[in-house]
Amino acid sequence: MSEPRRAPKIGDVAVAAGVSVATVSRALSAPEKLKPETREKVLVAVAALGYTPNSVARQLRAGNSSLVLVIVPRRTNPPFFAAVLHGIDATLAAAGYVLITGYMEGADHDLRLIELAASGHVAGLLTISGDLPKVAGRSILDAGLPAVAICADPGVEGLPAVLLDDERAAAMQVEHLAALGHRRLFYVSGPPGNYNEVTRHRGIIAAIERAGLAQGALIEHPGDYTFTGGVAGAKAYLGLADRPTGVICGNDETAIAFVKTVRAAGLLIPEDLSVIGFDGIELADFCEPTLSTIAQPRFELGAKGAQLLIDRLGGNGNAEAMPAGGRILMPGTLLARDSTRRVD
Amino acid sequence: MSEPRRAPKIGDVAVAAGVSVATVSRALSAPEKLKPETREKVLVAVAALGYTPNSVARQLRAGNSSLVLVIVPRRTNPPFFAAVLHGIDATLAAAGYVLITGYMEGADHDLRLIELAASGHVAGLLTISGDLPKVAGRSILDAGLPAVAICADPGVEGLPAVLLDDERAAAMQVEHLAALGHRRLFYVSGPPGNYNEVTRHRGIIAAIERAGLAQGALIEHPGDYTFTGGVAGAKAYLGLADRPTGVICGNDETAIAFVKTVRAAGLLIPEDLSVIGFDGIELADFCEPTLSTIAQPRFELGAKGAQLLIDRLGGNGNAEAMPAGGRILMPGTLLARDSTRRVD
DNA sequence: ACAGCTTCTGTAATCGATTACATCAATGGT
DNA sequence: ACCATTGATGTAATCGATTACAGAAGCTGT
Repeated sequence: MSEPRRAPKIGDVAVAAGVSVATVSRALSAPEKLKPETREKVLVAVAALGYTPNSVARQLRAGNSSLVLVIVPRRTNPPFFAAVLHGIDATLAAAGYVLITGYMEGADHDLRLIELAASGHVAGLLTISGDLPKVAGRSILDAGLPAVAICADPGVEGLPAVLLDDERAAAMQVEHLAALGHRRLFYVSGPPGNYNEVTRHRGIIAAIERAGLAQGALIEHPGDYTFTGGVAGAKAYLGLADRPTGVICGNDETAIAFVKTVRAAGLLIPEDLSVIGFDGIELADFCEPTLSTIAQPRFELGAKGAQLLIDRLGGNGNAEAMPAGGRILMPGTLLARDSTRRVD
Repeated sequence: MSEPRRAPKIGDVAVAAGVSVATVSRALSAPEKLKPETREKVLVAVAALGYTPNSVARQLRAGNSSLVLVIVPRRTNPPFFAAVLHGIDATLAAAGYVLITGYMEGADHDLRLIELAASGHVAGLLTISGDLPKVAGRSILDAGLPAVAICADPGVEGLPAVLLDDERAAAMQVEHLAALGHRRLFYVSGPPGNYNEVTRHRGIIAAIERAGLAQGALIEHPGDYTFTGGVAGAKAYLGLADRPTGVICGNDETAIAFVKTVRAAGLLIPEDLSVIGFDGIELADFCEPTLSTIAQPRFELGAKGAQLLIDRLGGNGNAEAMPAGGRILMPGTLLARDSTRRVD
C-alpha cells in the first residue's frame, strides 16, 4: 500500500506559486483583492497540488462553520422524514451548507448531540422533532446557535417554526368524513402529548362541534404513528359493540396497518367503513384500497425551514421572511381516494 | 433579548480553578495524570462555567475527528436505508462518533461532499451507495480517509465491504418460486448496471439453470427500485400474451406497486400469480396480501460496517475482523407469506 | 521631482485547544 | 546527607488557516 502522501497545506501552495500564504488565502476567499495574474498563478498551483483548504483551521480562525445539525426523531415514519430532509438538504446545499443528521435516541446519545452543538463545529440547528435533546438540565439550545423548528413546535420562546397548519388539516379529516355522511368517528391518535397530536386533536374536536355531531360522536384510541399502533387501533375498533363508520388515523402508516387488520377480520373498505390517513406518503397511493389522506408539503416544509435558518445565519436579521409570532403555517391538502366514501 | 455571553474557553476555566490551561486540558482528557484533588478542583470549575471544549480547536491540534460521513443514495427506498442508518448510528454513537449523512444528488452537491471529506472535519467514510461521489476526476476517496462500503460494493481496490450475499439471496427468490412449481418467471429488476442488480441478476440466472428451467423461462423488465418502477413493470407484465406465473421483484416497493397494479387489472394474487419481493421492510407485512420477500439484516449490515470502520479508525490494523478479500457477506432470509403459493 | 493615494503583497498575530519539554517538590536508596 | 527518580504542574510551541497591519510599487497632480 503506497503511503498516502500528506495533504498539501497552504504553505506548500505558497511555495509552489512563489507567493506568501496570505496571497494564497486571498486567491481563494477574496479574489478581487488580487492582481488577476497573481491569482491565476495561485490557482494553477492549487490545482497542481490538489489542495483543499483545511476547514477545521479555517473555522477555528474565522469562526464560520458550514455545518447544520438537524435533529430527527428516531425510527418513526421514515418516508415522511426522508422527504422533509430532502427539502432541507437541497436548500442548504444550494447555499453552501452541509447537513448533519442527529437522531434522537436516548440520554447518552442525546448528550453527544448537545456537545456537538456546543463544540463550535456547527453553524445552526434545525429540528424536526418536537422533543429537543435535553439531558441533566442541559438543553441543546444552550449553545445559543441560530435555530429553526420544522413540522413540530417544541414551544420554546423565540424559536421560529415552520409548521403544517395541523389544526386545520386535522379538521379537514373530520370535514371530509362528515361531508360523506359519517356521524360517528373512531380516531387512532398519535402519541399522547406529542405536539402534532395535541394540535390535531384540538382541530378534530373543534371540527366535530362545527359539524354538529353528537357529544359522544368520537371514540379515541391512543396510537404512536407506527404500523403496530395501527394494528392495535384496529383491534380496539373490532372489539367495539357499535362501530363508527368513519375512521381517522394519525398518519398513513397507522391507517395502512388499520386497513389491513380490519380487512383481515372480514370488513370491507370503503363499503363497511371509511378510513382517512395523514401525511400523504407515496405508499398511500399504492396500497389497497388507495388511501384518502391529508398531504403535507413535506419537501417545502423542509426547504422553507432551511431557508429561514440560512437567512438568520447570513446575519440578515430581516423580519421580512418572518411573520410576527415566529411561526409560518403551511396548508395541508385533502387527497380523496378509495378508502373513503359516502355512507349508505 | 439577552446577549448570549461568550462561551467560556479553557483559559477561563484555568483562572477559575487556579491552575494552568495544561492542567485543565489534562483533567478532561488524561485524568490519571493529575492529583485527584486538582482534577476535582478543575471539574468543579468546568461545571460552574458550563465549559465544553471547542472541538474545532482540539481537532486542529490533535488531528482526531469524531465525525463519520455516510454517503446515502438520494430518494430511493427510505424505509430500507433508515434501518441501515439506524444500525450505523447506534454503533458509531456507542464508540463516541457522530454521523453525518451526505446524500448523493448531482455534480455540484457531490463536489461539496468531496470537499467535506478533504476538509479535515471527517474521521472516516461509510458508503451505502454503490456509486461514490466523483466529480471532474476527483473522487471522494482521494482524501485517503479510512472507508468501508455497506450494502453495495463500489468495486474499489482495497475498500472493505459489508454486503448481503446478493447472489445467494436472489437465487433464493428463484428457488422459492421453483419449489412452488412455477416454471416461467417475470423479473422486474433494479436499475441496470447497479451493483446489487448485477449481482442479483447473476444469482437469478444461475438458480434458473440449477432448477432445470427452460432457456426462455425468464422474462426481464428493467425497474428502478421505486413504486413507479413497479407500476411500469406490471403494465409490461399485463401486456404479455402468455404471462409467467411467478414474479420476482427487485425490492419490496417495486413488488407492492406491482401487486397493486395487476390486482387493479383484475388478476388475483396468489391465485393467478405469485410475487416475491426483496428487502423485508416493515411494510411488506402490512400490505395486501402480505408479501413474500427476502429479508436483509438491515440493522446488522449497518452496525457491522460501522464497527469495521471504527476498528480501522482505532488504529488496530487487525486482520482479525477482516477476512481476506475485504468482504463480509451476510445471508438473507426467506420470508414466505401470502403473495406466493403453489401453482395449480 | 515629490507628496499623497491606491493597489498589491508580505509579515506576524491570532483562533482555542493539545502536548513536548522544563521545572520543582517529594521520595527512596545508599 | 546527597543524588537519582518519580510525580505533578506550568510554559510555550504547535496545528493550518485568516486577517490586521505594514511596506513596496505604481499613479496622479502640481
